[in-house]
Amino acid sequence: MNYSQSEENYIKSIYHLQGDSKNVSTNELAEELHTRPASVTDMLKKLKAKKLLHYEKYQGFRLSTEGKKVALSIIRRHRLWEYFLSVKLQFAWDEIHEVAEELEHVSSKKLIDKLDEYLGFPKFDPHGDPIPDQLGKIATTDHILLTELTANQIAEVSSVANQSAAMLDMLKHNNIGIGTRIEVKKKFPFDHSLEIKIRNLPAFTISERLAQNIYVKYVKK
Amino acid sequence: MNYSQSEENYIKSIYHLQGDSKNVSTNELAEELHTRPASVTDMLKKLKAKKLLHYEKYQGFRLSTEGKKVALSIIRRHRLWEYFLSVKLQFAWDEIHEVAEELEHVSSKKLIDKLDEYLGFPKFDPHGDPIPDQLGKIATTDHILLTELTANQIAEVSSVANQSAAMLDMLKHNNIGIGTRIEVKKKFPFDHSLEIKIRNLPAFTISERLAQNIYVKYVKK
DNA sequence: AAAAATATTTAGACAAATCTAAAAAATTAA
DNA sequence: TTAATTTTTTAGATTTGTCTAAATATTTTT
Ligand SMILES: [Mn+2]
Ligand SMILES: [Mn+2]
Ligand SMILES: [Mn+2]
Ligand SMILES: [Mn+2]
Repeated sequence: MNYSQSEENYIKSIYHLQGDSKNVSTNELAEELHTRPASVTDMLKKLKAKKLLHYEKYQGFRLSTEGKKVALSIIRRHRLWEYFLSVKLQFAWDEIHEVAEELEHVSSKKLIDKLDEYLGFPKFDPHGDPIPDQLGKIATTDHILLTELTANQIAEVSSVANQSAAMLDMLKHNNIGIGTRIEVKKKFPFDHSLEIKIRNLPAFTISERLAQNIYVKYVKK
Repeated sequence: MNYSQSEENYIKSIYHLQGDSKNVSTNELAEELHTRPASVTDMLKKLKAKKLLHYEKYQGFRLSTEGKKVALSIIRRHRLWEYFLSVKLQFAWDEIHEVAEELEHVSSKKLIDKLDEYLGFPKFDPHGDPIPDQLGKIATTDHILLTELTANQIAEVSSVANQSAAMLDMLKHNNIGIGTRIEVKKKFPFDHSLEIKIRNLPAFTISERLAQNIYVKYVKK
């Protein structure tokens, strides 16, 4: 089966919103896609007719098994292209998402499988998110949120939860990227901000909000 | 300016059909795009409104200077992707066109210029067609049709005029590719077919029709 | 120079994807 | 448990790109 660009964007967004299979609401999805609830309802009917969605009106919705499969293949394309843009074409971290948003809709399966091979079957994209393989399998990670660390622990950034331009800009400004080693020096109970240290740079403070969007893995001191 | 996928396909087809600026007809373009004359008329009005086209009804049409610029940028994308698919992803000659037909509509200028650089600024695509540079300049070649050779002349295949699957399949079957050296052994006046010889293979005959679709360059004997 | 044939355009319809405004259902508050 | 609020759906338009059938213009033939 082949889906329109619009259908694909809906499927992908529902996948991200439903997480571990919670029901998604109409308003939530409308906001995510910068569209109107009425437009969402229209598309839900269409996706239900195509059996990609479990949906009864006023009851919320979530992807069917088939819908999840489709979502994973779109995400596979998106992340492989992001890897290509970053590693082969030397795009900056915060420029790749937008271009991948277009490339992900080119549907040739052979293209994607050949690209995967050419890139050496990468397991994670440049933001640290796992890349599904041909079968939709994704590598699992044992990452935790930066906010879960306690003072004096050291960890390595493994991915970011939020890939908005604002977020990526802020990370760049703070010299934080995938693989960066962070040591938590102090946690401030007042506003839950953290003082952290990176390499030989002077220690500095980041907000709870930012730390909540950074996943890390423990490393030995 | 940004154009829809459909608009881009029309612009590109008009560019190919008008060649050195002859007027294109509605039926001709409808056939090329596998659509109906009425649909063509509708799109012509739209492209004229956008000043991409010189068009007066019933009089035929051709691209404006701006239209040609747009056409060249689409062709640039198409051919760069074909080169990428062939050289980097090892796609076969006759599989690349279809995929490039989708990739060409991804419009990021930065993507294309970076891809161009990554590929080493190639001048010709895998079919031998010139790739326009950032400014729309295309390398000129001194190729002639295979049918223009006389008996005993030797030439090297530089491009093919027709890239249909049927054509590419036939070329492959006859061991003809870009760069292949061909010696014309005999020309038959009866049906204008040619007997040709390639490397150490036994000489064989090809139709006028096929020879009319192969461009060659002279080489010294 | 008519008549016939061909090419092109117009008229009207349709599917996909979106929107605004209004109605209906579900949830929350009084 | 009504009433108010919020969420979701329906109704009706709009835009883009396409189509068929019919009308009109142009070209070719007689
Ligand atoms: Mn992304
Ligand atoms: Mn997308
Ligand atoms: Mn091509
Ligand atoms: Mn195309």
